Amino acid sequence: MTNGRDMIPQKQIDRRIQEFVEACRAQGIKTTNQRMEILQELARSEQHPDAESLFLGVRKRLPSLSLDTVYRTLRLFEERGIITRVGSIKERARFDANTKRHHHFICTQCGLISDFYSETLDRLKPPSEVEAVGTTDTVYIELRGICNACQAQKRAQS
Amino acid sequence: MTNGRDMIPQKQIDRRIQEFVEACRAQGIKTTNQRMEILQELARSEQHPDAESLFLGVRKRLPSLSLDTVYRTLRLFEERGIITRVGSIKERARFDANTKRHHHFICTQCGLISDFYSETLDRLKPPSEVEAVGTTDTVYIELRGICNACQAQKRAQS
DNA sequence: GTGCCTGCAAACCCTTTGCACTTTA
DNA sequence: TAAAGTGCAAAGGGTTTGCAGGCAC
Repeated sequence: MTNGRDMIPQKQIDRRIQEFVEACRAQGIKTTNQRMEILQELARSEQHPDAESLFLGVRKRLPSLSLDTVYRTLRLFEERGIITRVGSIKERARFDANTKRHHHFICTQCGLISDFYSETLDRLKPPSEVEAVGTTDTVYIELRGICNACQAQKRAQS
Repeated sequence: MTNGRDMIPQKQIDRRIQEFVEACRAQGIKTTNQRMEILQELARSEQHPDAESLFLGVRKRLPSLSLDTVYRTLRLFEERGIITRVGSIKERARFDANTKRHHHFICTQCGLISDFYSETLDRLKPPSEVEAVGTTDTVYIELRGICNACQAQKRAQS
C-alpha cells in the first residue's frame, strides 16, 4: 500500500486494534480474523467507506470473506459503539414542506421529528479550517435525543 | 379532519399552495391534481411524513393515486427546492472508526466526507426551547458544500 | 394536438436473514 | 465442545424505471 493522502499512521491503527481487542474481551465478543481485518481496513482509511469498499479491500487479504459478514460486523461494531455511521440514522426518507429556516429535533426512540427555530444556530459559521477542504453551502444541524412522550413512557415502565 | 396538534393553519397551507402554483408556472412544471394534493398533504402535516404516509393520506381523496407517483413527485419537488428531505442525503451507509470527537464536511457533488475538529462546535448547546419537546443527547452537525477538487473541475470545464 | 404525467408492474439496490458448517475461547 | 461466527443463497424493503395510455397546456 502506498503512502497516499488517505493513510492513517500505522501506529494509530495499532492502538485502535489494541483498543478493539480489549473492547471485545470486555464485551465477550470473539476477535475473529474477519472482524480484525474489517476494523483495520476501516481504521486505515480516511474515506469513510461503505460496506462494499471495505469488503473489496479486505477480500484481498481474506478471499473467502463474504459481503454479509461485513454488514453483520459493521452493525455489531456500531451497536457496541466501536465505530459510528456517518449521517442520519438510516430509515425511510422523510420530507418537509416548511420553507422557513429551521432545524430538527429527532427522537432516536420513536422517530418523532420536531421543527424548532434558533437564530443562534442559523448564524453559526463553519470553522475557517474547513476552507482547506471546500466551500460550505449549508450547516446542517440535528438535535438527537429522547422526546418527552418516550421519557414518560420509560418512567411509567419502571 | 380534526384539529389535532399536527395541524397547520389552513391559511398557511393556502399560501403554500399559491407559492407552489407560481413556482410551477415559473419552472414550466404542470400543476396536476396529484401534485397539488401531495404538496397539500405534506404542507398540512407536522409529522415530516414519508412517501407511504403521504400516499395513504392523499389516496383518500384520489383513490387512483399510485405510490410511484408519490415518489416521483417528491423527487421532483426536492430537485426544484419546493420541499426538503430531513436528514442526510440518502446514499449507502458509510462508516467511521475515528473515535475522537469530530464533525464532517460532505461534498454534495462527489460525496467526499472529511473530518474536522472544532471546540466551538463541540461546545454548542441546544436552545432551551427544545426542552419542551425532549432531552437532547447529541448535537449532530454536518457541513455541506463543494470540495476544492470539484470546484477546480467545474472551473476547468467553463 | 403535443409533450409531459400517470399508473402498472417489474426491476433495482442495499441490506438482512435462515441454515448448515466452521471457528474461537 | 459449546457457543458464537461465517459463507451461501435467497428474501426483504424502500425506491426507481420502462412502457402505454391519459391529461394539462
